[in-house]
Amino acid sequence: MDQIDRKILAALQDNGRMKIADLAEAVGLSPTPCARRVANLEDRGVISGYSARVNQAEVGLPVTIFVAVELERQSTEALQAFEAAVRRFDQVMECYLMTGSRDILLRVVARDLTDFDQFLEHRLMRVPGIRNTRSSFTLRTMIDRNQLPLG
Amino acid sequence: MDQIDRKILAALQDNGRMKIADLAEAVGLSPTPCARRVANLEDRGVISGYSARVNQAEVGLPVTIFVAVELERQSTEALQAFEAAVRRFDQVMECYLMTGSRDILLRVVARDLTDFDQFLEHRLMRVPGIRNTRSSFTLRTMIDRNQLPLG
DNA sequence: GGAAAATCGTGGATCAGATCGATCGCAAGA
DNA sequence: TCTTGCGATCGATCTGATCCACGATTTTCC
Repeated sequence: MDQIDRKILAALQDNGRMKIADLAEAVGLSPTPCARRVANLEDRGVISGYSARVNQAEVGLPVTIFVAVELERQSTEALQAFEAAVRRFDQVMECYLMTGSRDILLRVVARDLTDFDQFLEHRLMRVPGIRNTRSSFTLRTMIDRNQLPLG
Repeated sequence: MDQIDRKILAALQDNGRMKIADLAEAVGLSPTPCARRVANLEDRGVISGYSARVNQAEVGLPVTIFVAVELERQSTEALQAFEAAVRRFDQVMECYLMTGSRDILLRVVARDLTDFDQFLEHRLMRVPGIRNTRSSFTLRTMIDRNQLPLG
């Protein structure tokens, strides 16, 4: 994992469909070793895949809500059960286990507030073992970077 | 934006490098109109680009922290100034303007807690106009989906 | 109901890019 | 000095993208 690998990752985060020839030129290699490095990064799992970046608003999901969930119990089993339940909710884009009171933080997307309310009432709140939840609504996404800092 | 477009988006979110022929088969079209639809989605900005998914831990950034920032003033100018400042910090992956007390929420990545402390002290806290900050540390990423729900 | 527009399917041709193997050069380390 | 690893270059081959033309089907709208 040297400087050239980092350049490759930066370039492919920006444009995951870049041609090998262009990528090679961008990082200062010839195409053959450049392709070898990309294949290596994929095999080692540094690159776990490629995705189209889809505009949330354009597909009718303009609303983002963060939900902090506190569980009644913090055992491994309770966490696993909660994770399995939440994994079935496709509105939940991210789920983090937090330090401190062992909260859980969810990032949820929705069509509108009514849609989110449906999610909360009929899906999330029906998961057993939740002590309480606190929802924080976003007004606007100011920054959404897709480039990890690789300096 | 019909059901086929949604299938295309779902498939390309999962694998942004899928061949047109395979994509066409997956969504039940022949390659020619399938390519046409993809080009349309790109032109309309529904697909804003393609990215390699890079494993955060594998590039030495295993730590994710959410930072809630409260500004002293909530004017448009103050927000713009804050946004411009934060945009220069490449550790900040996401930045949301929140409802309520007009907080701001940041998702920050770091090599370790020392690295995060450096960021906090030497970068974020030097931005003028911050009343206070509250950092929440993640222990583990339970779910990180890259598929918007398109049903 | 009917005409117009949009969309799809197929086939063929062309072109760009990926891939692979072989060979060579260079530099670091044993 | 010899080995090893990495990159550069070249040529051959294969795959996939793109574009065209044509006919058929579906949808939309009057």
